[in-house]
Amino acid sequence: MANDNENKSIKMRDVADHVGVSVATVSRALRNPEQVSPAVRARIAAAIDTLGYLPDPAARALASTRSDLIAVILPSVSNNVFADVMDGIYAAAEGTRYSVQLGYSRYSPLSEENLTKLFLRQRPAGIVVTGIDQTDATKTLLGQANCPVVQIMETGPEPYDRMIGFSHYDAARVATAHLIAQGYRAPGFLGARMDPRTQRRLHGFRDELRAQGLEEGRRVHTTTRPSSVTLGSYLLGELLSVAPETDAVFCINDDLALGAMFEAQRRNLRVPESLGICGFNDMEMMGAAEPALTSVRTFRREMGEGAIQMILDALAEKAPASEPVLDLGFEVVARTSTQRGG
Amino acid sequence: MANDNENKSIKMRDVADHVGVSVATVSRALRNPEQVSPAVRARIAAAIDTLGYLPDPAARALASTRSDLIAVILPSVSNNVFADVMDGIYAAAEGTRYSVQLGYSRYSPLSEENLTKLFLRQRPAGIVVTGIDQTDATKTLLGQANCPVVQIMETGPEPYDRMIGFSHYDAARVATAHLIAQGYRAPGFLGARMDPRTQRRLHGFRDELRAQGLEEGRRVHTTTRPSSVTLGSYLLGELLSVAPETDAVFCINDDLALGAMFEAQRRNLRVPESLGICGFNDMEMMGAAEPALTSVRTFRREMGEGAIQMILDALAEKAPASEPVLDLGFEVVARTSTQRGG
DNA sequence: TTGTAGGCGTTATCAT
DNA sequence: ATGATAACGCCTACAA
Repeated sequence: MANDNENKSIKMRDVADHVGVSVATVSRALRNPEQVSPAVRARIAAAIDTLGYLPDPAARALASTRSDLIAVILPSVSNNVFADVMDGIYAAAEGTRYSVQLGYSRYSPLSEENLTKLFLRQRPAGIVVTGIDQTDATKTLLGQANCPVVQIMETGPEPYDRMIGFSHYDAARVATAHLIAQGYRAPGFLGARMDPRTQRRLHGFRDELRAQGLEEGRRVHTTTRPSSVTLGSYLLGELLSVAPETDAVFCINDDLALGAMFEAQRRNLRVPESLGICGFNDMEMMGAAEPALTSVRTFRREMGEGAIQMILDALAEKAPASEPVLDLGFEVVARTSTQRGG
Repeated sequence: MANDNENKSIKMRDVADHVGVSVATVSRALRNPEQVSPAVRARIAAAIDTLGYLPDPAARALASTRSDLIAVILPSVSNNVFADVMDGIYAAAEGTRYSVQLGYSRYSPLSEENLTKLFLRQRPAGIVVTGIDQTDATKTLLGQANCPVVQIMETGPEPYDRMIGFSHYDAARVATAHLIAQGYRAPGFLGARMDPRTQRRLHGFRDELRAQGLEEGRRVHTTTRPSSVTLGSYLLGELLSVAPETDAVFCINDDLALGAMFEAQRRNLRVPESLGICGFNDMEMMGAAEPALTSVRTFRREMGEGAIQMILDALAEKAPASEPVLDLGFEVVARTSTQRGG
């Protein structure tokens, strides 16, 4: 039973005295248990428990030139996509000696650079960054970081170290191909924020249209404003007024798709007959909507978990872990909203 | 211009040498600038800039027995309610010398207790916890923490220190009153997770019904499962099969409300005529839905920002800040989904 | 296997 | 206003 008493913070010294060994031994018992005899180890464990000793992370970090922090840099707090990633990250870090230090770049590469400097200064056990569009300075910093570095959310040719994600370009192409396969001949594109990953989806959309011999016309509508359901409704309205021939929309994310669907209902546009709708990410609501909405499923939680696991493996010097780049892929989940029937 | 060179981490010693002063002076220039002559201060600032010096947080924390971390403990990663709170928290911490250390309790008081111990061990500059339902051990720890403590999301009688939130009980009563005022006579209740805050909403619902002389019958449907849109659809189905007289639902959150709405559409139940729907939190999608959904607006971002501001104020020893408990209130946003017309 | 002792980069106390 | 110089709590060679 742990003893939750004594606020006068207990230090390693106290544990050592209590057991009758030196602090060095206690330290070893904690860091390299195999170097200390089972008997002593047990007594130390007991003492730690009864005294309620908790190591001081600052002292540990200072002395070992290595903290137990895993730094994570994400673009956004409020975007539910990253909420899921974080969910995976925290789940994977739970129970390990490492804790997560989160930073938000607000989609700004410069802000990301500052966070990187700040975090690297703490000599983290590992670092997780989003995507591949860092500034040159950040690239340099991460390139020579002396801890595992994992990039998430994307795949690409030159990882700093390791990478886990999927191809946004491919995902968009396949989604677009799905729309076309369903018989839609004038699909439009709704985009918000237009960060690099979103841009790559747009490229995928365009390339697929072209590859299938279709024109995009004036059916690509984007804005740099952050996405929202309301914005989805608005963008669909814009799109339809400029390109009334539009018979389907590929939306950059599920919020826009939901907004587009609501707007279609308001205009008495039948989904999927008159308008096909495809979202991106496949958040939980997509399958629950009426009509159920098609989306591209991405493995957000898995990316978070996988990133931490990669770092843990690297720290444990497990086998060079096969490929440095892990592609988790994606999956078009076809639902009613694009079921036009060829 | 900052100079992004030299990875060989630069320390205070280096900038001291560069300027020709002692490290003590550099330290002062950083912590108590007013104790250093303007001339020297300027030269130090310049040196810091050209050398690209960044202080080591571990060393600083160890020496000062005080870290620049603000610990934040929230129940959930993926719940968008807390995403908004975090948004406010990070926004308010941005630009200060403090950084945020986040922990997730997964709605477990025990987990919250462990996190509290862990975080307190780092001698944080401040700590933010969610709600008022801590374990006794946690209460003790927070009660004697020697840093500002702010509780968010609720109001209550005995804050450890400071508190910013609103009354979930009152919010539920007012929302229920709104349904009744709209002419609904058999409102039901849909709840998920049923954490303490949710329970208080249920109490509010019940008390208001009783106060208005209405019976709740068998119209309260709850589950401890985490909420989702799908679950909202499911719960409405359950509710209607057990209590077909139900003419409105007060949902514990917006996801459930959205799910209920989709389910109503599937059953060709007209909203708001045959079924009134009211959510909770007023997430962005509520106003964008078709029909637009009534909800209880809560000030999530503001709670996050406010909590950090309270801590900053306390650290700056600003005036005792009026009341220790700040009630941000709530607001029933009446939309189409409850517009039955009295 | 265990103990000794120096050092990690800052802060803070005391002088000067 | 500035400079020495002990802490701060732990880790890690090096010794024993």
